[in-house]
Amino acid sequence: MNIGQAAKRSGVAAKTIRYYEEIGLIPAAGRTASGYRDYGDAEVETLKFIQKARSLGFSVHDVGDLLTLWRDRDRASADVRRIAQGHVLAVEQKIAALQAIRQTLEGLISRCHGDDRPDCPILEGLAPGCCGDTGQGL
Amino acid sequence: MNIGQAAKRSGVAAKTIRYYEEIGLIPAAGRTASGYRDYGDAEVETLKFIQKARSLGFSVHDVGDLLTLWRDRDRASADVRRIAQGHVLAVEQKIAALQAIRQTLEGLISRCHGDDRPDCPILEGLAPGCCGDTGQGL
DNA sequence: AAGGACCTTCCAGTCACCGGAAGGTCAAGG
DNA sequence: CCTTGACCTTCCGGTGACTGGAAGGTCCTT
Repeated sequence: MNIGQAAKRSGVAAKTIRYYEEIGLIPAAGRTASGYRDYGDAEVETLKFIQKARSLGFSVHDVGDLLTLWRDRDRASADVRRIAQGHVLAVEQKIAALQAIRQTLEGLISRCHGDDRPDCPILEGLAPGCCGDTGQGL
Repeated sequence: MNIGQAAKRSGVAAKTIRYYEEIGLIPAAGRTASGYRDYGDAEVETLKFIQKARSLGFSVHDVGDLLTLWRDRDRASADVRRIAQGHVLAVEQKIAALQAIRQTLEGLISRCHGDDRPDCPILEGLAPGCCGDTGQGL
């Protein structure tokens, strides 16, 4: 099947498949006589694997590691677990950072009347040296 | 003061200050006779404002809008509020997406014994067509 | 034969910077 | 006066993970 079919079946865009090949995440596909890339079911399964891992936020680098482990029938599950747990930790840190941001923003927004008047606690909260700002940030 | 001093006082790296000037987020700084950029307290305050807004996750584009509003003594606070609320929405969506990812990952990890044995529910969860996978994803 | 939907490669752009090279400037110390 | 080292300047390239588009070749149908 050609790249468009593989893209449709795997859920990975054709452009992205070429990109993955270029960076070596997947091996170079076979070619037809006319130079078109040619894919089989196994390649599509690999692409689906990649797609799922990426949708869980694994970096392309991590996906490369996971793919290697996936192909290795003798891998230790501990290796996979380590990658996944490292990723969970990173995800949790991102969540915490975003929650802190949300809290700060909502505090500022709740104090802003949001009408035609120019005074705005949001800008005042962002502005240093304003409204008794101690320079310690928000 | 030169760019290094402005960087230290504002918390924005010198490289980043030049970048902000290049993309037009801040006006081009004055220059000394020898060509060094020259900053005053007002510029440092602007940089601090930018630094705080960026630390709250506003895009550089949004910071530009906020700066315009900040400089406009007649702005309506509603304009600021709209930008901030749009950003909160985006932040909340990111948090939700990350939480879903975390949940999925933790489900997979909890089923993985994580030892020397090769069978691993994490990889099986990522692999399509495996273990009764319906192709419906995780 | 013609059209449209594919495919190919290559280049550029995204976002928000960071690193480094090559070269000019400044202030202090010998 | 000269050197040293810490600054500053510009410019170029790289990051991650793609995405868009141009120019040109191929395939299939009518």
